[in-house]
Amino acid sequence: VKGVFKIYKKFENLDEEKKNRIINASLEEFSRKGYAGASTNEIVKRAGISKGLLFHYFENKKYLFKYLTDYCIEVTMKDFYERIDNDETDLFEKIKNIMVIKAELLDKYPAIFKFIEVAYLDSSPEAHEIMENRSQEVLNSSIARVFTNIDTSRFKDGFDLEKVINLVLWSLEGYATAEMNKAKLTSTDVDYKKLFEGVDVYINLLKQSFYK
Amino acid sequence: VKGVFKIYKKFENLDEEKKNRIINASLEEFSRKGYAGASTNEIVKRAGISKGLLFHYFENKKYLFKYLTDYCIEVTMKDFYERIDNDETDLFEKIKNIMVIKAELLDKYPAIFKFIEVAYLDSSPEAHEIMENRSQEVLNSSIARVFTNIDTSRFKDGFDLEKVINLVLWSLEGYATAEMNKAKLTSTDVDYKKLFEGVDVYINLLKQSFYK
Amino acid sequence: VKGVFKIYKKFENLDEEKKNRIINASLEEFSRKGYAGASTNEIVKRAGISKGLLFHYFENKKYLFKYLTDYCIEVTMKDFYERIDNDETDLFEKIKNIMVIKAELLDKYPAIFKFIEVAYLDSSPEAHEIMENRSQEVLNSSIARVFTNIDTSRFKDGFDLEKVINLVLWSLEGYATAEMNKAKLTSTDVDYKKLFEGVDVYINLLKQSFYK
Amino acid sequence: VKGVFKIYKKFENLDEEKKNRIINASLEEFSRKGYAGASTNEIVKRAGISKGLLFHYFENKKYLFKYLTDYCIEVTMKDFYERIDNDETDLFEKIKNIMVIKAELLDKYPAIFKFIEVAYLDSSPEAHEIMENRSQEVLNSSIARVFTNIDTSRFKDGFDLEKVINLVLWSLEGYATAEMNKAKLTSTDVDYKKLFEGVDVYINLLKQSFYK
DNA sequence: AATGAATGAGCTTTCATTCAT
DNA sequence: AATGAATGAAAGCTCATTCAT
Repeated sequence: VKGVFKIYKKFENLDEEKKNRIINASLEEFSRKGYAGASTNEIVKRAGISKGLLFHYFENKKYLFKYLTDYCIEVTMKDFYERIDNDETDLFEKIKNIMVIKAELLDKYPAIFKFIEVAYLDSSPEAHEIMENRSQEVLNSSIARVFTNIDTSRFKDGFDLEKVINLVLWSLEGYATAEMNKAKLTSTDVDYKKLFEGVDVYINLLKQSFYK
Repeated sequence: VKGVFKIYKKFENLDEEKKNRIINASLEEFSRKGYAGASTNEIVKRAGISKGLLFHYFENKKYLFKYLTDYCIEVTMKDFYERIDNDETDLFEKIKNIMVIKAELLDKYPAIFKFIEVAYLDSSPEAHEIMENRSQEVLNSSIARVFTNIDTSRFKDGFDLEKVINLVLWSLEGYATAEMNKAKLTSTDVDYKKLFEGVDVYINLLKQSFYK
Repeated sequence: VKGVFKIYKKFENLDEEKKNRIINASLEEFSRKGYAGASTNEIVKRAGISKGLLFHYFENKKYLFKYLTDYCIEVTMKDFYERIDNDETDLFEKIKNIMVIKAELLDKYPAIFKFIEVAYLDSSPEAHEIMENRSQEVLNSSIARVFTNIDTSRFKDGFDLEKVINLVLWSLEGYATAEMNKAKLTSTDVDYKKLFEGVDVYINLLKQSFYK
Repeated sequence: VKGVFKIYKKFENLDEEKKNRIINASLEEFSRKGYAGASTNEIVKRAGISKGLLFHYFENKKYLFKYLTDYCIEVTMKDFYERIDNDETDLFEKIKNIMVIKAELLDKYPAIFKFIEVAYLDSSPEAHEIMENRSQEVLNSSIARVFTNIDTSRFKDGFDLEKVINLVLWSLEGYATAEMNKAKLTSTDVDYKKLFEGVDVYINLLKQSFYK
């Protein structure tokens, strides 16, 4: 319990079980209906608490949303950085490492990931205001921290390395997104094994082009 | 005015000026607040029409949203296909052609593009139901229609061409998105000239790798 | 076309087919939803005419309701008096005669009867205002006209004849209502044959008591 | 407060004064305008409560109507059965007893009786659905419970007693209804003394016919 | 005569939030 | 801390009626 959460002291002091009931009920409702569509009535019903209590803890809907945002980023980021292999120097292995971690987190915290996605894309002014800086800040810091340590000697000479790395990143992100969309469309769960097999084909293509 | 719009006969027969007032007011309100947050009250106020009239035309909020979706896709698609250069056989030129068109359309119809984005990402059940099939249908048909005609003889032999094209597409999309985000963050208008200059660097990189 | 209908000149001059379409649509809607619940929108839709036209003919909802009331009473009353056997002098035969006619009319004009019932029982102020005097006026005149001519010599002496006739009337009305309710409850159509067979038992009981 | 009312717990726990204000305001509005015509706006205004509160208690208009129906039947039935003389074995005295009680109840709860009548006769689908079974169920149980205990030895032999009782019931009901209508027409309050004097004439007529 | 677009008051209902207990 | 009754603004939508054509 630190930093960002000071305003929510009352809530943070609750026993874990109740906290989780409230968090999960809120995540689900916001995820399903977006910021404006979400009903605090539904949340308290699902969480099994009284109307007044929710506002006792969070003051209003917007702050509840803000709390959830902070909470979700905190949880996922912490887990993410703990798992990342800082000694990996091969660009492609690093990216694969990240993809695997992302997939595992998505499996471990599906509700949280869904909420982050919804919150990030929500177009209500309140959600916008809250997400504005957070997302970019997080993204930037992470990319920077992650892509230090890359062994540049493996690349063919004469390339602008930053640009090559960008290309590789965009390509593999494109691959992941395309596969995710395919899964969404057929409403099947994402098959991570296949996902990683598929990515190797593209990685080989890219290696052929950019590695010595 | 055809096909999809038959259900909205009453509205389609209006004079352009009034139609546009209503469409613009609606697009803006939905874009700013999302489906659930948007207020039909606000829309009629901004459009300068009576409350009853909006429902006379569209029956309910959901159908209004559906109309706007259809309208926006219709307008942009039509314009898009009229501008596309069907004789272009070079993959990179084709993609650049598409990027230019997209940029021009974005400039010409900012409200429409904003709405499409918001509609596509909205998490309210009603918006989801409406967008479900539309988006994918559009996407698929367009990609198929656009990437016929590519001269494959220019590529180095031994590559799986479909995969190479995917890589190129994902890369350049990644570039465009990154630049857009940068612009959004600094709240400056997108400078298309710089955008296209920038892309050439990446195109050259890719050509070096995949062209003979 | 006479008397009561002068105000509705415009409507009365219509061709029968269209008039009937409008009347039937209106009767059905009012019957199903009552005065307040009935929707002029539904009526014009069902009648296949424009919104404006209905108000062109009837000025407003209340006057339409009034027209229908007048129309229904006119139609049924006329038919009723044409069929009644003025030469019948036996009280019980007369009442049976009336019951038969009522049953036939109910069969011939089910929509009209339903409307009269609904209109009579409706509790909205507008319906009340319209029905107030009409119903009682009709009832009184009819009873008076119908029960002239009765051969009083058949009754046992010493009875107050008016009171005996009342008793007989109330009894048989009670029987009819009870049977109707039974039919309504089991949702079967009224079986008139059985109805008239059943009434004879009661008539015999009453004859035993009051006839010489 | 039992059985039927469990769904309306929130409302039932109110202090009597407020409960009555809401019940009376509702009864009056529904009685005057019928189900469809009644305005929840009007009700809350008259009851002196906020708009939201009514729906907090009753969820929607239909359930409010249902509550009132249950409430009215409960109140009148309870009072009715408490007053009825179960030791009376003479048919005519029993009927007179019932008429007296009905008249007293009508005097004691005029609004409730008016509402029951209006609810029973209302032609809106919602009211129908609610009243459908209730009314018959009540009616049946009451008649059965009331007409046990009748001393049948007083009747002339050779009569079908069930039918005779029906005749008597229908007759006296007819009398009561006729007198009520007269009162309604002249808009005077019902004069119960006169009502009961009048009925004796008819009772004597019937006794002469059916008693030994 | 006939249309149906247009109105705006009114409808029932839901909402986030407050507050006495 | 915890409740849930209470609020009233705002929501989406329907209504009878008017009026230019």
